[in-house]
Amino acid sequence: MQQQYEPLAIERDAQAHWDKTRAFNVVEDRSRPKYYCLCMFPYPSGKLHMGHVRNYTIGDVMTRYHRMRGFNVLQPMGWDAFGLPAENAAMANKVAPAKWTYDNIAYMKKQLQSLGFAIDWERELATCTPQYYKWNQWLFLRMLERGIVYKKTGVVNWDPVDQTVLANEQVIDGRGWRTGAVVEKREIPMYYMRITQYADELLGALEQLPNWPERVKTMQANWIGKSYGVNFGFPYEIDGKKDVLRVFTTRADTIMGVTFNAIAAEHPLATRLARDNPKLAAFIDECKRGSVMEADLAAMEKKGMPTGFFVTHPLTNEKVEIWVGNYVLMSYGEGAVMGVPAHDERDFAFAKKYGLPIKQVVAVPGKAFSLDGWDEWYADKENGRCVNSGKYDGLTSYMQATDAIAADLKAKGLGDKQVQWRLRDWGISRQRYWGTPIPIIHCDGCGDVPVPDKDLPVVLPEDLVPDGSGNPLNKTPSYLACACPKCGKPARRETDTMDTFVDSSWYQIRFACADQANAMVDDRAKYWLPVDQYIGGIEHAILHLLYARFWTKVMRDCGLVGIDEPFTSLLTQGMVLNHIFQRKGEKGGVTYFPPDELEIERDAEGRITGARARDGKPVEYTGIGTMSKSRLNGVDPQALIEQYGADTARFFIINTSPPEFTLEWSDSGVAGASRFLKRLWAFAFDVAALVQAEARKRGDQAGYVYPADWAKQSPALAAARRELHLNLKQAQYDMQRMQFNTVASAAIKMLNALSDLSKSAEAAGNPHYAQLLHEGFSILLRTLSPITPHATHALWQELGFSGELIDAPWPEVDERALEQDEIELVLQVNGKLRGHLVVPKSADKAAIEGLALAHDSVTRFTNGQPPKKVVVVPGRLVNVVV
RNA sequence: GCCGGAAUGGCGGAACUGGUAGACGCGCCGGACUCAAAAUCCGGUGGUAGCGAUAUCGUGAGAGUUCGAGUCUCUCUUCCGGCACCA
Repeated sequence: MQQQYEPLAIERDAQAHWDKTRAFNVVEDRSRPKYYCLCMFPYPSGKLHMGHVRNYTIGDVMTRYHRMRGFNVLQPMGWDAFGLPAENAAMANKVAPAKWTYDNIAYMKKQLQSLGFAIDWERELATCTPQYYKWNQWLFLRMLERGIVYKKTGVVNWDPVDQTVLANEQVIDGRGWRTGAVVEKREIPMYYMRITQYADELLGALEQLPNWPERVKTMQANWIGKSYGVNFGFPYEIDGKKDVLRVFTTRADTIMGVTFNAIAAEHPLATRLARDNPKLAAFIDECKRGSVMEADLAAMEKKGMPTGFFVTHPLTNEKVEIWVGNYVLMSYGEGAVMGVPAHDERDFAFAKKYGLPIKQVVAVPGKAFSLDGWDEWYADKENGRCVNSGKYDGLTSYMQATDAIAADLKAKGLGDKQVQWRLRDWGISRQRYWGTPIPIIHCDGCGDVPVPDKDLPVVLPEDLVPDGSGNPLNKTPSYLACACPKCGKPARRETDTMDTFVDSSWYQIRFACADQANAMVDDRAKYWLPVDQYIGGIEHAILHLLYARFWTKVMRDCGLVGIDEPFTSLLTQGMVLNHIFQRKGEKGGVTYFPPDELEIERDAEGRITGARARDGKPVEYTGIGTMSKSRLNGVDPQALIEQYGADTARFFIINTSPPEFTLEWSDSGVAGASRFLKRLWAFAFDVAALVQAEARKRGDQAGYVYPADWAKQSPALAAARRELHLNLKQAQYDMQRMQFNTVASAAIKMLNALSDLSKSAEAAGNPHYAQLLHEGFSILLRTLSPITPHATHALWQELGFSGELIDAPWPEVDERALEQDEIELVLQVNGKLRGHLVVPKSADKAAIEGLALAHDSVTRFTNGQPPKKVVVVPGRLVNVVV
C-alpha cells in the first residue's frame, strides 16, 4: 500500500474488490430487518451533473450506514430512459433515440461506478426496454378493464407548420420552439387515468406519512384541492329547451344574495349566446386570447359583459342575468359562478364596476354593512347570521343555513352538497415516438380494441429517427399495420405513447424483481416494499410523487402489492449552487464566465467583489445560483473525480451542508476536504507503524486487550478517549436524524483529538498510547466509512483490523469513557456567565452550592449579600440569583 | 391573498430535551520551513473598550414567559418555495 494518498488507485482497487465479491448484491433474507433505500433514478441525458452526485451520495451514506447497523439493504439503480430530449438529440445528430439513450446509459453508469456507490447493479433496469414497458402496457389494460383508464378528448398544442403536437415546454411565448409558428389549440382523443377516483385517499393518507417533509405534503394537498360546497342549478329555457346553469359554491348560505351569474368565455352557454350577439362574440374572443398570456393573468383586470339572458333563481324565482366574465375558469367547477357581491370580495368589485345590485344577506352583530367599500367581515363564515333571506333569516349563516338551503335545493331536484376537487384526471397520451406504445388497435368494424395480453409487449421500433414533423410511428407502415384481435380484419395500431411519468410511477416496485419475465411483480416485492427511504429533488414534490402514490394504490386494488403507500420516508435534497460571473456587452447582451477560469477579487473581509478574466478585463459578480449550462457555473463531476477522487467529492458534499439545504460550491472547500483525507491517510500510516512496532515488542500479534480504567493510566489519554466517544455518540445521533454534515464534523474532531494527543508529551512514553490510537482508528474509520468508503476500506486493512470494513458493525459508544471524576460546571450570576467551577463527580447539590457561593467569580458580584436563589443543574451549571 | 419553510461571524454551518452562542470547515491575519513560491505545519480570528485580567454588546425587529431564551409564546419585517381570478 502506498504511503502517499493516491485516491484514484485506492478507489479503483476498492471498487474492483466490491465488484468481485458482489458485495452489494442482495437477496431476500427474513432473518434480518430489510432496508430499501432509493434515490430518484436519473434521466440519461449524457453525463452526470452535480445534483446527481449529491443525491446518490446522500443515498449511499444511508445505505452503508444501515448496512453496518445489520440491515439487509437494497440500493438499486435504473434509468428513466424514455422522453423528449432523446428525440431532440436525434433530430440534432441524426441518431436514433434508442442508440443515443443506450450510449448515455453506458457512460453514466461508468460515472456512477467511479463514485463507489453501494448499488446492486444486477437489478438495473431501463424503462425503454420491452422487458420493462411491457408491464406499463399490461397494467394499462387492467386499468382499462376496471374503468380507471378511459378515453375522452383533450386539448393539445398544435404546431401548424410542423403538423405536430407540442409539449408545453416546446411552446415559447405562444409559438412553436422550432418553427416559430403561432401554436393552435386542438382537441384530440386521449387516454386518461382516473386519479380523481383516488383523490380522497391520496389526500387523507398524507397524514399517515409522518416522515415526509411538511412542505411536500402541503403542496400535494393544495394540488388535490378539496373543497366542500353545494352544486346547484339555475333553470332557464333556450331554443324551446329547458336546461339549468350549474354552479358550484362554498358559500351556499349566501345564495339569497345572488344578483348576477358569471360564466367562462369557453362555457357552452356563452358560445350559444354569442351566436346572436356579435359584441359578445368579440368579447369572448378577447377573453380567450387574453388567457394565453400567462404572465398578465394574475394582474388582469376583472372584466365582464352582460348577455341580456336571464336564468331563474332556484329559491326566489327571481330573474338573474348571465354575464360572461374573464375571471371565470372553465377548468374548475362548472365553469360558472354565482355572483354574491355583498359577501365575496371579487364579486363586490365586479358589481361596483358594472353598477350591479348588492344585497346583504349575512350580518355580524355590531358591524355595519356599507356599499361604499369592501370590508373583510363581509366574507366572515364564522360569526354571521342570515338576514334578508326569507325563511332562512336568523340561522347561523355558514353551518345551519348551508344545510337548510342544500336540503331545499335537493327537494327541488336542483342541487345538493358536493365535494369539489382541483385535481384533474391524468392525461397520459403523448403524440410522441420515444415512449411506451399504448396497447390499442383501431378497427373500422370493432372500434378501439385492446391488444390481447398474449401479444404484449407492443414493441417500439428502435431504429426510427424523428425529424420534427410529427410522430415517426405514423409514417411506419410495418408498425401501423396489424390485424384486429376481434374480427381479424386489417386494422391500425395506436401510435400515441404514454407520458413518461407512467414509467417512473412504479419502478421502485419493479426493482424488487427486475428479472421476472412472467409477471409484473412477484413475492419478492412483499419482502422489499415499501421503500424505507426515498431521496430526490423537491421539483418532483407534486407530479411524480402523486402519480407514484396513485399507481401504488391501483396496483394494490389489482391485488399486485400489499402496500398503500410506496415511500415511507422522503428526503428532498437541496440544490447545488455556484457563483455566477458575467459581463454585459455593449448591445446589452450578457456573457457568462466559468468561475474556475477567473481571478476572483475579494474585499478585506473575504467577500467576493468581482473577478478578472483571462483577457485581463473585469467581470461582474452577480451572486450565487443553481448550477446551469446557460450560466456556465456548473462543475463537472468527472473533472472533480479525476483531480481529487470520489472520496473527496463525497466528503465535501456531505460536510458542507445538511442534505435538505442548498449546497454552495466552493473550490477551497473541496481542497479542504482533500486536505482532511490526506491528513487521515498519513496519520493512519504512522499509527499502523507504531502499532506494528508495539506488537513486535510484545512478541504477540493477537491484538489488544484495552485497559479497564483509562483515566488511571493517563489524564491526557482519558481525555482523548472521552473526546473520541463523545464524538461517536454525536455521530450516531446525527446519522439517525440524517444530519450528515455533523457526522463528517465529528470525524474531523476525532482525528483532531487523536493527532493532538500524538503531539503531547504524555503520550510519548505511555504504554497504552498505541492501544488508544488503535481503538481510535477502529472507531474513526467505521464512522467515516459511509461517507468516504474507499480510503477507509484501504486503511482498515492497512491497520490490520480483521475482516472487511463494509462487514464491520457500526461502532458502539463506551459510556465509561464519557465518565469523569471531576466535572466542570458553568458558573452564572443572574444568568450571565461568570466563571467555571470544577467539582468532584460525587458532589451533591448542597456541596456544589457551597463551592459556588465561595467562588471568586461569584463573590465579586454578591457583595457579601445572601443570594435570592441558587439554581443547580446537575452536570451543567450553577446559577446564583442576587 | 393563502399555505409551508427560513433568518446565527467575512462565508457554509453547529448548538438534540430552554442551560458556556459561534463546534467543524472555508476565508482572512501572523509565524515556521524555503533563495523564492507552492505544499505542509504552528498560532490567532463576532463587535466595542482595555497592555491585561476583564467588562460590555451580540442569534432579523419588538414585547412576553423564565433563575436562565438562538431554542418556548405573541406581534411585526425580510427572504425562499409552492398554490391561486379556486367560486
